[in-house]
Amino acid sequence: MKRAVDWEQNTLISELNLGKELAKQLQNHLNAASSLETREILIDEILSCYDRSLSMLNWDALGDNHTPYASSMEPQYLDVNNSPRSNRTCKGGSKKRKTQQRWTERLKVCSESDVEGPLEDGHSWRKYGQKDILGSRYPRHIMVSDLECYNCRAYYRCTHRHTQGCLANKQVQRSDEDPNVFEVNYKGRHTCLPVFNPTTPSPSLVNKRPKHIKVNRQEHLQQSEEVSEVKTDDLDIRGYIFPSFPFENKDEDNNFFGESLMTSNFLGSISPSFVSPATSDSDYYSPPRSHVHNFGATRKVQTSESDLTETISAPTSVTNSPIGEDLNFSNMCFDADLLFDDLECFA
DNA sequence: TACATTTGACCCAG
DNA sequence: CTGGGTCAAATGTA
Repeated sequence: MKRAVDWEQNTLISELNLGKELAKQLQNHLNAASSLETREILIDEILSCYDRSLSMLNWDALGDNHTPYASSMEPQYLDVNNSPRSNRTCKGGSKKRKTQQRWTERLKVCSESDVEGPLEDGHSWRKYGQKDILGSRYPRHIMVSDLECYNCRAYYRCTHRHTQGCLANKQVQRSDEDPNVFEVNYKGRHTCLPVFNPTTPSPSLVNKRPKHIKVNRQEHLQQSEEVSEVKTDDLDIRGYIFPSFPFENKDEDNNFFGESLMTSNFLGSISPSFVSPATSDSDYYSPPRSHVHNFGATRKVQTSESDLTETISAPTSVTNSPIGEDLNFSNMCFDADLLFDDLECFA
């Protein structure tokens, strides 16, 4: 526990340091012939830093002994003297589950072939479990169309859970009302950095547009057990995390989301703070570990509906901003037009 | 060999 | 007691 507290303290310090660093940058840009946009971006970032820091403090003020990320940061079941199972109660148990940010996406699959491939969302997921859904209208091993579509719930967690402490989880299951609809339940935002480079996307992601899939996005954010639905229709898609199908057939040629979408999603998933102001060879700046975690922490301390809304739209506001050359974002090959082409199918 | 997936078992909340 | 969520050993894959 102490480790978690120390870690949180370090996180807070790092966040404040980041804000300080950004303020310095802003100071430099006040004198230089930099664009107004650049300054605005820096200001936004600074404000975000303070918001995140305050959020962390607020979390503490709530009196929850468990930081939202503490459980994952402690390598699971650290105490080798105790039974791992018996150790579980005091860790990521239900308390944390209740406080973790959750939202649901519904993906409509139009044809049988639609499910023949993973919907990449820019993050790598690792499946860690699968359960049959009891009382389901489409139980396991029942044929739906020509596909064997079990109605089971698949559990995924971020591949970088252990390496980067990323707490993102998702569950995917076929909708009971419509077998062509997949419900993807997300828990927690990604705090990890995707490993691929958007300018040279992974081969599996190239030229793979969502040609025949229609995605109905009905997102529901949940905090605790409250059903605090938030209208997110107007939100920029860049803040979302696209789900991937768990249901078999990992044919790489059937990747529905195109490069631009991946790029956009990636941009929405990381803090711009992570992008070096002086990138040259690489488009990305590998942040200190603390920065990675900092960012993640901010996504899990929302306490109100408005906060949740902000959580989703926050990356939007950042990535929507015209990126000044001073920050060297221009080589990130972000094509807004392409993006919205891709998004037409979500309408 | 490293990493991902499968799957039965386990734990906990309701 | 039951179902949901997770673990972890076994297995598969590149």
